[in-house]
Amino acid sequence: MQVSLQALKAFESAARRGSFKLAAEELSLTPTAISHHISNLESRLNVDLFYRQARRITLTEAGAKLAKATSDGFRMIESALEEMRMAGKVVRVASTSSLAALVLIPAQHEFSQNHPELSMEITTGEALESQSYLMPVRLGDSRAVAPSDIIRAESFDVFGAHSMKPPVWSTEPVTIFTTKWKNRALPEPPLDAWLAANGLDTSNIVLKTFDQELFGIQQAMAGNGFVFCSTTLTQGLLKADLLQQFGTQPVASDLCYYVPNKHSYDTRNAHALLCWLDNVLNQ
Amino acid sequence: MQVSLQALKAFESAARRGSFKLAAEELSLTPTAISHHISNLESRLNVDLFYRQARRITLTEAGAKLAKATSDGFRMIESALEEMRMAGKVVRVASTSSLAALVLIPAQHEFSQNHPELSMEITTGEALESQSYLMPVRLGDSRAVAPSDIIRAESFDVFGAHSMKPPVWSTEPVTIFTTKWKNRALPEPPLDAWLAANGLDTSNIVLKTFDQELFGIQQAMAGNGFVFCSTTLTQGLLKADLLQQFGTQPVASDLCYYVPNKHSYDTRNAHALLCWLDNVLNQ
DNA sequence: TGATAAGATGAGTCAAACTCATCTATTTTT
DNA sequence: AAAAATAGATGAGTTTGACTCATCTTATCA
Repeated sequence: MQVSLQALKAFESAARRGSFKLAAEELSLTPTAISHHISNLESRLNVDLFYRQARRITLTEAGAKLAKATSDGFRMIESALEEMRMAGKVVRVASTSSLAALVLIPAQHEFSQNHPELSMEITTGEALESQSYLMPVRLGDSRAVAPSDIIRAESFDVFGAHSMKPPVWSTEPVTIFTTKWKNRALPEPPLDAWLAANGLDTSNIVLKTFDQELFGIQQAMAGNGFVFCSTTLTQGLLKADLLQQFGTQPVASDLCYYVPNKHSYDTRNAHALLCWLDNVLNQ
Repeated sequence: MQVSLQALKAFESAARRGSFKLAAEELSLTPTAISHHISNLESRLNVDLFYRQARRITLTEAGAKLAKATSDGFRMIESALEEMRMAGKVVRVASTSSLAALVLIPAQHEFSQNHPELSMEITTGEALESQSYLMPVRLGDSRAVAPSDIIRAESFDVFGAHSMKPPVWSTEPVTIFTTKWKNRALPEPPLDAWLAANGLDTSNIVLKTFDQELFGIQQAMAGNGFVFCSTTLTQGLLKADLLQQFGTQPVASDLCYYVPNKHSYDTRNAHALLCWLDNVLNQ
């Protein structure tokens, strides 16, 4: 290249700030360096870029043209760089509130310890999935999802607070919280299959539903009944002795957690994130 | 700047060419330098830009994004630089065909000798005046033009070929070529004033008109008559003894040559061009 | 009129950028 | 199947151009 890019950067800054001194401050250089760069530029291009009016400078017509182009060009490059730097130092994962609150957030610090240079953001709700460098973890129908995208197939069981006595299914009414997804395309929690597998029926059972598993789990933890929910969400609570199981038989479901187009996340950080997710969801 | 612009240039080229080797050739470097630059970039941004597949490389998703931005950005800057380089090494002047043919073109070599680093283009006709770095020299009405824009006020006289005998105004008919501008806004050549100043009238004079002074002058040089035209156009021909005057009295006119917004041409080269024009038109 | 401030200029310094030598992994040739 | 060729990675050594310092010029301000 016949003119140096650093000289152009110096020029761009000087043109924008209207002063060699300010440009020097911006670029952490001396005004002398800016002056050298610009006279170098001017002699190589054989064009005056600034009028020198002793204590101040003004762009010539040619200078103004070049300033526009360099400003636009460098801004374009700089903003892409900024995006790269972001991509290099933050990883972002979006999921359902239940998974976030019960599984991801409690495990967040572990990720930070293994990857101190990265900061992790966990978001729930109406996340714009088109955002760059955001990995969505969704709940879906394992029969409809590409098998390679699946992180964890769900099974379901009944859980209760640590203080609860095991339910007596035959005599008194048992309150069970379960979930009815707002999204009707999702398979329902396999309550019937679970009852069959455990030799039970719906008599003596009072069903209450929420649209998120989190709420039923919270009710169960508060001792207000039992919850029929996914084993993924409860594994941490079981380990922390906040919930218990009662020797019942868990049943598989068609539900699964998956990352759409999992294979397409090809960056270093996305890989670390996927490893962590796999770790966290599969015990 | 935390990442060097040269590294970005190396990356841009490698991304575009799809090979470190080709990028190295393009930038007159060794493939090693490209490799260093790119791994430097990758470690600073903490993002992989290429997949390394042993003997070839492919852009990662992040790499592709950066490549687009750097390509666009550098292209933008590069094209402005190209324009600057042009502005630095060619000067362009547009004028009427008469002035170009009789005055500017004959003096062109003198400019080249004084400014060997510049190449001069002289264009006539329907030049797009909005083109960059083109200086138009126009014929106008000195009463309607900003005085500071005027290069030369026109005066008129009668000229004939060197071989011609002086016209005998009283006896035989004298053929005089003169000009009727296509542009009716221009003042007419001051023939009546000239006749009055020289004590003549139109009897015994056969007037023939063209729409450009050049043609009348060519007729006169061919010995087909005399020409009533501007002294600016003929000064070179007089000096070369291709035309002669006959002791008549020249008369001033309202016509002038001028450069619109002369003061706005502020580049080094435009200044050299204006000096030359002034020199050439004013003897 | 002296003080300050912004930039120009020239010489010297230092680190970033480049090359060279060597190595690895893959593809092509014989 | 071995040998040659090719593309890139890696580390150490070298060079050059980008930067600073000292000094000078010119204009503005008190």
